[in-house]
Amino acid sequence: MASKNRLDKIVSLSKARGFIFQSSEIYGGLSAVYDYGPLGVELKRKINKAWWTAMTRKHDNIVGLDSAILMHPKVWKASGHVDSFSDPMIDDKQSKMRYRADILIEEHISKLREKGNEEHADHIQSLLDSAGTRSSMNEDLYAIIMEEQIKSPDSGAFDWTDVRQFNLMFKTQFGATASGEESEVYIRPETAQGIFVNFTNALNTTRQQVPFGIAQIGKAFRNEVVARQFVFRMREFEQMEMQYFVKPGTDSEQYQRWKEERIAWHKSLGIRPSKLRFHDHPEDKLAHYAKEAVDIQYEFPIGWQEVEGIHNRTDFDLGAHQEHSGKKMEYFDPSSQERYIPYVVETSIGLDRCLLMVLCDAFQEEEVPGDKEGTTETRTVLKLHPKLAPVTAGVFPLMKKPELKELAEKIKVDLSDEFDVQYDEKGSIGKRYRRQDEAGTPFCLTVDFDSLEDQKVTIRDRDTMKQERVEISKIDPYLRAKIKTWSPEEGQ
RNA sequence: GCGGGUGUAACUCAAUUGGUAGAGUGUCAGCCUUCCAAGCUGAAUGUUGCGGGUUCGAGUCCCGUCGCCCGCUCCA
Repeated sequence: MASKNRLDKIVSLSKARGFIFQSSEIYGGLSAVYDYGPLGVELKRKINKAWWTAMTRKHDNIVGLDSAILMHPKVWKASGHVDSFSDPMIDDKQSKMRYRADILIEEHISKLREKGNEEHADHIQSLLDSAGTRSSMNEDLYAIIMEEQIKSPDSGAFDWTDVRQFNLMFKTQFGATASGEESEVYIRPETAQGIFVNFTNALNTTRQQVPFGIAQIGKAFRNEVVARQFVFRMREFEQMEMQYFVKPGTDSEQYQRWKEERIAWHKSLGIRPSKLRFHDHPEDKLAHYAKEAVDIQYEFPIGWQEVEGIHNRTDFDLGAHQEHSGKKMEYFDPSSQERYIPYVVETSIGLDRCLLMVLCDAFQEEEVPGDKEGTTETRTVLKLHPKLAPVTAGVFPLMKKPELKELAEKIKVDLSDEFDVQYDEKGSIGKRYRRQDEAGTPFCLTVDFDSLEDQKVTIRDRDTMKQERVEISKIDPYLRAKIKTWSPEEGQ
């Protein structure tokens, strides 16, 4: 209960301070779509940049890409999305429970086999297999359930709705005058395919040799049946993906290496290590393309949830595109004189989820000494890593006096080349500190009357609330050093 | 999509058995103030999610719709 409350508080703070708003709020909102406000966009950009830097700038063999959201419909046929990115569902009208129609039938078949009705089981299996073509699949599956009188596992009732298809890909019309199925295109449900279809382009233009990677950040869209829990599961979201092309046989080793490298990146964002863990996918739950898969999970207020997925995709994707497009997706290895389709190790992280993780990890309510002797009050503070904080430093005149304002504004302007700095003179000094605490601003610089004489300012630390006098000319290196050496407090 | 709950100011919440919407916080202006949400004065903000209906009268009752929460389901 306390943890649910905690997410609610984070949602409220996000709205009140301008991190995240619901989309189209004035019209009642659009389900599972969110907008980033003035602080949110800065935080998102900094996370985005941290990932891009870690991936491309720090790896000579990883190159960037920005592929289009709209792609040829055959891409999604080849990738398997058209066939398996949708599920036939059926509801038990009595218990209101929902089941996947194909799985109900499969369970029915295995029961038949247990009872020794092999022949009948084979027959149903072949019906199930041939139910394939998507247009009539729902009717076919429904017919099997009716024919076999398959009952609901929970209620035992035989009272079903129709079988309905829940396709998770958005569609749109391509071309102004176009109509009909021929002109339909999908809005990408993942960014990975944009990388695969550009594999040979990247290879031919960058002089890269296997192993090498292609990194991309971009929007993806999924028409989720249920999309809830704030920005954790959205219909429009942003992915940061890197596909690493390796020689077959080295894939497992590379997969292990990327596991370690990726979790280290999460820690570099200042996420407390105790809140991060790996979660391996059991073999029988693997996606159709994957040989090995692991999630990096974070302990959100709603429990342990996936933030990033690392997959050994084998040659499934390049192989499928080679088959469907008729274009060679092979790599010629100059040292071994071999020709092969590379295996792919994928790292795929949700930017929005990552941002939510950063917010959740930073959010704290502290009891601090209150106004009167012996009392306490609650301080809400986002202990964000300084390199991610939307505002790096606040600059305040201690009071609204012209000479203090002048110096404070000058310091603000000077620092703005290097840092995100915000000037504030409204309200008492304590109130300004607390405002910045809620925005996650790690440093507040205050100009007082002594500053005019000694050319020093007071720098107040967000986390410890301690103050230090620093020469104005040394603020820049002071902030740099602090940003570099910051680490989160465990506990809590 | 189904079932249950819910929707009042930017935020957190009030508003008797249906009787003309308020408080705190926040925001803004001014005064005061030499370092952690201080004080004083003043100000702005709502077609009570939206649309219908019942009624002399609806934030309160009914229907629809949208959003949110919980459960089911799903999660490449």
